[in-house]
Amino acid sequence: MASEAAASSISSFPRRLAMESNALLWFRKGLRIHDNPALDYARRESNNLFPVFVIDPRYLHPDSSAFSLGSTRAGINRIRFLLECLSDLDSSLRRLGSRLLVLRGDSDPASAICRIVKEWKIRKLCFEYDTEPYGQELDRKVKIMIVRLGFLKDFASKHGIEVFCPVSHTLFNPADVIGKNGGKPPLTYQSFIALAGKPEGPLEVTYSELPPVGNVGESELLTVPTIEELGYKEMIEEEFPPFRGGESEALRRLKEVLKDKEWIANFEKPKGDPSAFLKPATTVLSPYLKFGCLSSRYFYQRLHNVYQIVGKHTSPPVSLLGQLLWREFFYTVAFGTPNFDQMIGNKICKQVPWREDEALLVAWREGRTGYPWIDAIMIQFIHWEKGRDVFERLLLDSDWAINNGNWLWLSSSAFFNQYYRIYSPISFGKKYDPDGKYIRHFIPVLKDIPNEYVYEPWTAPLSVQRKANCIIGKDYPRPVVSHDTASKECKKKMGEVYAKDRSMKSCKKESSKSATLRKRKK
DNA sequence: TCTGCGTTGAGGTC
DNA sequence: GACCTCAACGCAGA
Repeated sequence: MASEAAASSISSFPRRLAMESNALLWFRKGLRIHDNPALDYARRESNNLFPVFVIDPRYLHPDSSAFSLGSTRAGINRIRFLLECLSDLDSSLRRLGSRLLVLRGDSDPASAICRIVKEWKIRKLCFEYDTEPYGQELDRKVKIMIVRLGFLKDFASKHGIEVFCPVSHTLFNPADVIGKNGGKPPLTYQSFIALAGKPEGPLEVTYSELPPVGNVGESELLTVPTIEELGYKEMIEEEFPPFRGGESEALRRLKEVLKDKEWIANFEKPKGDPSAFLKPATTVLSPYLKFGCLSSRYFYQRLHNVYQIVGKHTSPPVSLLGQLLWREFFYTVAFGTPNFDQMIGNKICKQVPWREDEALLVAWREGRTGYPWIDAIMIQFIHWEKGRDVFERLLLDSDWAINNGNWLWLSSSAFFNQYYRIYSPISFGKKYDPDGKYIRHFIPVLKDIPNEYVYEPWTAPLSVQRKANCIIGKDYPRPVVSHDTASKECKKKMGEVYAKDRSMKSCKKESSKSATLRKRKK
């Protein structure tokens, strides 16, 4: 396990570096002090520690061509959340006698890192291993540049530059689980659980101080920028979600969650109320896990402790701990599946001739499908990659492996095969919230529609619509599709896709069989 | 090859 | 709330 590798590297840390040692800690995810193996290794026997975050324009700079306020890759809420994470990290580092150095990476974060490695005479470069393609590409660039840098000859020819990148974003190293499964990622949750075993515990160290930041020379350093400084001027405070970013908030929130042991012991995800919004039916720790403000190993350990205290508790996949393992499952499959975020070239994904319908997509994205319950959850027969893109941008806890995994699941493209089980935009919501409180909160124009019509307002008589000051087709849209017709059509077409998939697979099997026979005859 | 099973369907009965 | 039926999928393990 790579986290084991991290631990052993720490104990065998070479003493030769004690003489002159500058360490660079490059933060990407893992925006925390607790259970941070890269930080712990970087600070050991280092005279100077340079904690760095590079501003990546794709994630932070405003992009006016995007469909919502934000950068090319992230919506404004997640950008703000990230800045809060950085501010909190900076405060924590300052309490330990350090600070966060924020760098502009106008072209590419990897180039910025390599430039300062050279400028600041860095001997140890530490950063958390990232399993996502974007992170992997950055890692690759940095490693290649470090090797190529001519300065190695005169500066560090004797010792080289040590690069340390532990796996600490997840409970397990995806590569290890895949290795245990003969080189292929396990495709069911249960087989994943059987392979994964027990995770390692978090690092137990706490710090009273960290090595000081060394001389940063001519580098243009910023403090953590405000959202206005990044160029987002149109923000209105009321538009912000109620969740604040950062490790301190993550740990505070975790502490709150852990207080209610009964709730943890009885947690069953499918029974949670998806319409609960003032007091959510989940922990809302996912955005903190996404950015690594909360260590998944620490969370796992604390949950495990609660289970030991209370005795009887729910189990995976539905339990709270089971939710953490779903994250691991998707990280593992995503890591081991080329083109995981696409249909084409993705071996585990059903090849479906999705309809291209920009108008339907936009109606869904903008919440004007005419189906009040979600006005968001379902799009009829439109490519899952389009829905994924919308979520990737807008979700606070948007997480590459999990978002793609869930869209593959819900579109019956992979993991889940019972495509004939279709959610109803009317009855599913009613189960949890028969009076439509959720709808009335988020779609105020429907607030006076009587309960019996609130999930399907187009069925309300005109007199009722008038009385409620909501005329369907004028104040609130008519349904963009007939759910009855569209779901039947979807089911029929998915059936055809599955049949085609089966016949292709059996053809392949047959041809490989006859090939083996031919070989044997020879 | 067969069988059991699969975090979150809908609609029905009791 | 628990259970059944509807129609019927693929994976994993025996």
